[in-house]
Amino acid sequence: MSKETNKASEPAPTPELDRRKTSILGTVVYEYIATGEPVGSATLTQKYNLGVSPATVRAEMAALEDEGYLDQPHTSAGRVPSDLGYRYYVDRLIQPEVLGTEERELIRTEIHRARTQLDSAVDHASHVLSNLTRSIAFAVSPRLDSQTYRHLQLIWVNAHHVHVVLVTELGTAAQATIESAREVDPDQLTRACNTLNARLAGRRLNEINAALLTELTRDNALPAELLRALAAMFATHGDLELERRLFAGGANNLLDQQEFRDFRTLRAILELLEEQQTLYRWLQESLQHEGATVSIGHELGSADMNECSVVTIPYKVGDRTAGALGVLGPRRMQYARLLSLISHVADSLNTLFQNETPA
Amino acid sequence: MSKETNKASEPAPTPELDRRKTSILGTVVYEYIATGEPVGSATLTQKYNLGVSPATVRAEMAALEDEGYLDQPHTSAGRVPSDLGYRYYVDRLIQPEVLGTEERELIRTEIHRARTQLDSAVDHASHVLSNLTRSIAFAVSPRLDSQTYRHLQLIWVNAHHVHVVLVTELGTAAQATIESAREVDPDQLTRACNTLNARLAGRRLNEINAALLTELTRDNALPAELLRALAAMFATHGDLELERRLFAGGANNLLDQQEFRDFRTLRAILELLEEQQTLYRWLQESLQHEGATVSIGHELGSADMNECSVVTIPYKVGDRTAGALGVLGPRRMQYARLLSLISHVADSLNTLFQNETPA
DNA sequence: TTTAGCAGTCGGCACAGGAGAGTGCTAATC
DNA sequence: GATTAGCACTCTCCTGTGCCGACTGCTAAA
Repeated sequence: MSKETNKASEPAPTPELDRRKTSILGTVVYEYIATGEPVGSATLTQKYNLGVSPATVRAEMAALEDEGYLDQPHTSAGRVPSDLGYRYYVDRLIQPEVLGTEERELIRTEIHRARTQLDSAVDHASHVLSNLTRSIAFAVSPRLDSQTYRHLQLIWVNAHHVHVVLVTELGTAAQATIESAREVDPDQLTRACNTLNARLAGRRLNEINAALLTELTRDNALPAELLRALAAMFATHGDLELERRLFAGGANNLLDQQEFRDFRTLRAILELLEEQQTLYRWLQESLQHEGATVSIGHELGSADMNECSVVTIPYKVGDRTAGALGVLGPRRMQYARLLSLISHVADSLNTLFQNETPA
Repeated sequence: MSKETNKASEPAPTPELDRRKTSILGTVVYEYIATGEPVGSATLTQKYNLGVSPATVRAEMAALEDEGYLDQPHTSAGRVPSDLGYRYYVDRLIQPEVLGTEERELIRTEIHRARTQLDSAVDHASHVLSNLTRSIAFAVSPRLDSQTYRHLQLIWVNAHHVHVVLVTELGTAAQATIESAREVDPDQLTRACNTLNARLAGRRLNEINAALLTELTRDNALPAELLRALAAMFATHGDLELERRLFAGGANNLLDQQEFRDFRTLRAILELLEEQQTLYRWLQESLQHEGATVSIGHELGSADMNECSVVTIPYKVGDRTAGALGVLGPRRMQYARLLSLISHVADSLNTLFQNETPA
């Protein structure tokens, strides 16, 4: 299972708390996640065998509040975890939840279903994730550069537009329509396409650049513009990959969560889903880390998102990181379960995309 | 401009009201759409020059309520239009709103932008519609059958999967991955594909059926299954066209409307968007009518949708109805403006898809 | 037929008071 | 010195009351 990365406070890891504080903090977080109600000292001692009296718990909770791990909605209410409290819980206290076999099976079959298109496997992954977590799930389609070229089809649409379909060893990987200011000759296009297929089969896509394409198609010169676009498709340069598809779904689950009964939050999330930019950025950031990344409340960087948390995880095609998926839910989410689920979904994708001939 | 069709009460058109009742009903609807507040007799006589006193207006409103055109939220409140009231307004009283030139221009340019893919034009249409109406817009991609074959590309993915890209005179029209239980030979596929392109160019897609495909590819026999799937792609049979893409967006506009501050309604709509089935059915029904179709409140057939209205309109490719688009908003929507907008968007699509060589 | 006037109805809001939950503090206890 | 019982205190939430304002329906006069 993947390790979760501390994202917001990279240089200053949370200091360690003594055993009893740890135990109380953990119990408060656990209980609050389960019930959604502020947790009082009495409840805590009754439901969990802590071996101390409510008065002691009160003192410790007051201390934990001073140190910033707990919040108090108002004077006469119980305690609620703060962002820091959740952070400590996620970084140190969480223990991976074991998934039921039926869940594991569901994930596997669902993801393996439509496997001739890489896109569609990721789409399915996002769907199954949103259903299992009853939250919003999102994912970005895989980058191509480390995959192996199998077949390219250049289809002449009209003098200024060429449709491209790329098939890699893993299946149909990308399609796009490229516009060219210079006119494209259909016959030259066909011949160039044949040459490319003859010469490029088996190559890694990231070895293929505009210069190579130009050289191979010298006899049937195509517009440089077209070749550049083609090369760009193969070797995704940095962050400019706006063409990659983003899947998001599960907005109907929003209203199950009491924290989303607030219209400000609700609107913020719906706008997020509509514009997609931010989701995309979160996934992009996730690519930097090995395992799952958890971002809690204010760490998301928007006041309207203070009641939310996001969990993201990268997935691989072959041996290389190719994309990522994520879940957006209430800050009061079941982190243990969610981390297990998302890790398993990512693992399933990895397995599917691992060997070069899945079908 | 298109005529709106009475959808729910086809056989029994609303009876005509006398001049004064008509005027009062119209004013109530107009005022309520503008303000969102129940309309009282005093407000009405003050803001609109009706030539009668509040008392008379009260009597008429009471009558209109008896006849079912108005509702009263509670005894001491003003009146609100009922579904029947809106229906009368839409069918008889509405006068088309003239769009500003900047709006017309926006629609035109936005739709003409990505025009090498039919899908993408419809997608853009849906987007521009949701932005201009600040509501949810949705649309289904065009059916193909009346278009002209230009080019077909069959791409061998693996022994059991073939990727198909179809280009018609209007541009890239469809792509799909077809699964075949019987093995497909790559060389035969290529030769069959060449034959088809040589023989089918210029034909109407609906003239092409499985029998014709089988005959043309007799020399390079392909699995019957594959040919059937191919034929199905061309000649969309009735309602079985689950492969056609549906676009929907604008959920973030939901919260602008006070009627969507209700969680029941909100959830119902979010679920609608997620499952897509119902949206699809509405569009399907819209194809039966010439112009715009307006469905008001209970006419949508779901209790959770009582506060909503839907406007749909078909669009054409060539001279034949090929798809439809729609807007989902509050029952208290600006029907006049909305009908103008959606009609203009549909007209723009029609123009774009009219001639056989747009690019 | 229309209108002015008036009594009646109802929702919404502000306000007060009581119940309940949970705290912090202090003094006694281990 | 750490822990605990007891208690006064604080604050939210709920409920009930009373008032204000908006609009109606009815009746009698124009």
